[in-house]
Amino acid sequence: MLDPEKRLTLWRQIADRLAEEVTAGRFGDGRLPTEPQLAARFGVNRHTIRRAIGVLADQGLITVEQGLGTFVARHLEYVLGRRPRFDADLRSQGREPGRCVLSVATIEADPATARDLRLNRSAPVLQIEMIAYADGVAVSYGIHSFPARRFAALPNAFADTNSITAALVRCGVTDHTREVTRLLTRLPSEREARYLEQALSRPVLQAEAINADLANVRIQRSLVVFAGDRVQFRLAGGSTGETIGRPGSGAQPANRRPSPAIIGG
Amino acid sequence: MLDPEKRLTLWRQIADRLAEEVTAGRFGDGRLPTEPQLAARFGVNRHTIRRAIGVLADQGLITVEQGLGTFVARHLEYVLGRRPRFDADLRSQGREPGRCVLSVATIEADPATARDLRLNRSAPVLQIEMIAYADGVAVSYGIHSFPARRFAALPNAFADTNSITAALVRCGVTDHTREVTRLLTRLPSEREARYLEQALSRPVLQAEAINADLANVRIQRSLVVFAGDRVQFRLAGGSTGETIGRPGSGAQPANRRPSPAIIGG
DNA sequence: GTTCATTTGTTCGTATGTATC
DNA sequence: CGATACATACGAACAAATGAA
Repeated sequence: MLDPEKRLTLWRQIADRLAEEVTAGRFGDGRLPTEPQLAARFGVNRHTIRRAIGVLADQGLITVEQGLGTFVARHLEYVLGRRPRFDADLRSQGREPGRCVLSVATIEADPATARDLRLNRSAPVLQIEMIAYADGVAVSYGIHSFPARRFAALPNAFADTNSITAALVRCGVTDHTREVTRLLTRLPSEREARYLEQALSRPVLQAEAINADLANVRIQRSLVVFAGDRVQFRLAGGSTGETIGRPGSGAQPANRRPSPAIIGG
Repeated sequence: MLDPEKRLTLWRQIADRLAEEVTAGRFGDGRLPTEPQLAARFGVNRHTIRRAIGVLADQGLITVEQGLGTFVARHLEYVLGRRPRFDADLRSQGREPGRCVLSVATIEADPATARDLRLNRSAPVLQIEMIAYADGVAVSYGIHSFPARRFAALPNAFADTNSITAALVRCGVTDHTREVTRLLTRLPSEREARYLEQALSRPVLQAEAINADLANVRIQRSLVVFAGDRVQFRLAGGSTGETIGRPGSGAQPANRRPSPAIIGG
């Protein structure tokens, strides 16, 4: 099974082989064999398996959970195109989106929001704070800001539809596009980690996005942090929307987390 | 200086004020006053300052380093457009790009590379491993793979020009575009942390990119990890290449790191 | 290597205002 | 009205990290 001529180290060969199998969709339930099982299968010591597994875990292809097992990393993949369509992305991956609205309030614009939305300082801003879920697992926590004067009807529309996109449509914004997005990574604050149900030591992806209506007027500023262990982004370069990479197979370590109070879903 | 009518809490007012000053380019040397100094300036307790600073650090606007001080976060901003132009991005931000080539080798394709470049298994692949610097500070470590048969002349061209883009031009690829990119965050491996001269506990941004030539033939697969504390990405949405956000002022905690052996620069 | 000054990080304690029951 | 809980703000002291002498 392994190349005996040793042109490659054993752990490298095993890592390649496992990576192949993971991306090919073997381990359909999302669970890899235990380390002793793999050691037996490849006829090597468990240390060798651990080295191979370590490489793949580093690459983000699999995740290892002490006491539980090794699992195919099933990152949600958000496509960053011209339009923000997170719910559609989720559904296309067979996940059920949900959200939990933490607050809806009209406040004075903070300086950054005023600048990004091109408002006067202290102009009123409608602010929606919410957590997004996929299959009951938290994936993002974000604050979405809108010019309150223009979108006075948005709170009610949002309460009805429970969707920002749908609520915007009700307010006359039939379409909106991504104006600019900044992406960075950092460690979460205590509050963010709590909302995302993740460890403080695990990184988050922060996206700061500005959306505009068809007339190129800025209507939304979003500051969203995504759970780094559960989300990745894909940027389509050309016109082809080809899917590459992880097949998003079976089930994760299972839903150990108690489903929080999810409003929509 | 602060609003006495207390419509907002002190720490919120101070956070807003500091954010404004940071984005306005005050603190031109990139260093904020010490916490006691700020406490004296605003006439509040150091705790109140710390709370305000904590908010801004959470937002990624500033970075706090124990024993050193508080600094304006000066992320390198890479624009993710149709063409990968990292060096040009760097120069436009007044940074001097450099690189350190760790290895240039022709090897058998690993499964992921073969798939992404649409090669047969075990087809020869030219692999360049290198670290990129900006002003002598490591910002990324990456492995770049090319079909070896087509790009037999690339190693020499790369040795001459020390630039992948320039070397590709010499090989007849006058232009190339980003086909697809996947972005995710994770913690670095021990080796990556060493190359990037960063702590193991600080996250990295991983970009997996596939580039194609003008005939849409895939010619390059890159797996690059960026130092999360020093890099962020910007996605231009529309046609306007407007610059928003941090002004990228003065100097970071200073170049504490000894400049490693940098080849080009 | 040791010492020292500087700076942030942490943990006590205390007091006050505000919302809720 | 009181009782309780919570966020805000201040004061003091010590711990930990860093850089330089």
